[in-house]
Parts: sequence; structure tokens; C-alpha cells
Amino acid sequence: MKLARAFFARDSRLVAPDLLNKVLVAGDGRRGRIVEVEAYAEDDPAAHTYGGQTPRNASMFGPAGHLYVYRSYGIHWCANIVCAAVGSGAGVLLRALEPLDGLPLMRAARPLARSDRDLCRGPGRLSQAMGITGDDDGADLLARAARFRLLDDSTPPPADAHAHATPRIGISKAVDQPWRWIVPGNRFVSRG
DNA sequence: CGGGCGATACCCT
DNA sequence: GGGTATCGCCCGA
Repeated sequence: MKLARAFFARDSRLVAPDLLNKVLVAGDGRRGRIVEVEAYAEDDPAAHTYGGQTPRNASMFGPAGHLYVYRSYGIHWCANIVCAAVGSGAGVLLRALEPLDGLPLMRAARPLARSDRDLCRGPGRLSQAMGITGDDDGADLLARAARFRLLDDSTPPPADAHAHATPRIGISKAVDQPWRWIVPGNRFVSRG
């Protein structure tokens, strides 16, 4: 079933752990279970929005439940889900998915992946596997004809799949905040 | 399967 | 012009 707007319109640090085990669905049938996320909050020195609104990060200041997609290291696309109230500049970075469906399409989208474990393990990888690009920046996950949607299907919700908090990865500021959540022991998490 | 390393182009200062 | 919310390749276990 589909998640309501109110689910996203909360503090990103509350939304992030709740996103674990939710299912990201592409219109062409590709599906993945979220197993790793990071929260970026309002007034968070590590957030792209910390210095204020620019053309690049504008969608992060928009309504909750939309995508904020940015280019990382000039090469990769990374996808966030916008959270909280309009103007907050907060969101949740999707860091890893467990591939559930549409594996042939994912493999075709990621010809360099050595194994299925590497299809969606990492924010750049999962965007490539699912087909998320800069064109999807600002897209509403709750729109009727959305290319990407988020479902509460939790196909098999494993018994041990509760959230575990750890420090965020790849940042240089606010490194001690434990705002990265993983499904403990899941082999599709980027770093155990 | 985990760690080290170099490449990449876009955006904002 | 500098820094970047990363990836793929290579190596050794």
C-alpha cells in the first residue's frame, strides 16, 4: 500500500528509520527494499541545504515526499526523499536497496556490476540500477503517474529487521551524529 | 569480501 | 578554482 504525505512530513531523523524495509518501485517493474538510509536535517552542517537555497538544492526545500536528486563526484546520481515542512531543507538519502524484482533490467543498467550484491549497494549504484537521474529531481513520489513510488509492501519483513543507528558515511562535517540507519546483518548494506 | 587508490564534471565561492 | 552525501579496479585472505 502507498504511504501518505504525512509519513514524509516529519523530522528526517524520524522518517529515516521508518523507511527501512519500505519498497521503492519503478514504473517498469524494478523494485528494491530499502536497507540503508541517512538523514540530513534542518540546520545540519553536513546537509547540502546548510548554506541556503540554490538552484541545485531547490527541491530539498520543497514539499515532503518529492525526490531531491543530485550529481555526486561529477559522475553519479544520488537520490534523497524530501522530508518535514516546506522550507526545512531536510531529507533522507537512500544508500542501499535489496533488489527484489526487475533484476534483468538492473543488470542491464549496471553492466559493470560484478555481482547482484553490487546492483544497489551504495547511493550511486542504486540510482543507476533503478534508472533515477537528474530528470527525476523534484518528482513527487505520491503522484498518480509517478515514475517512482514508495510502498509499504515489506514483502518479507524479516524478524531481525529493526533499525540500527550508526554514523553517516562520506561527509566531513557533523561526523559524530548517528543518523545513518541500516538493517543489521543485511548483505546489501554498503558498509556493515 | 574488505581495504586502498585514482578518476570524474558539476556547482557554488 | 576547489571540494565533493562515490565507484570500480586491484590486491590479498
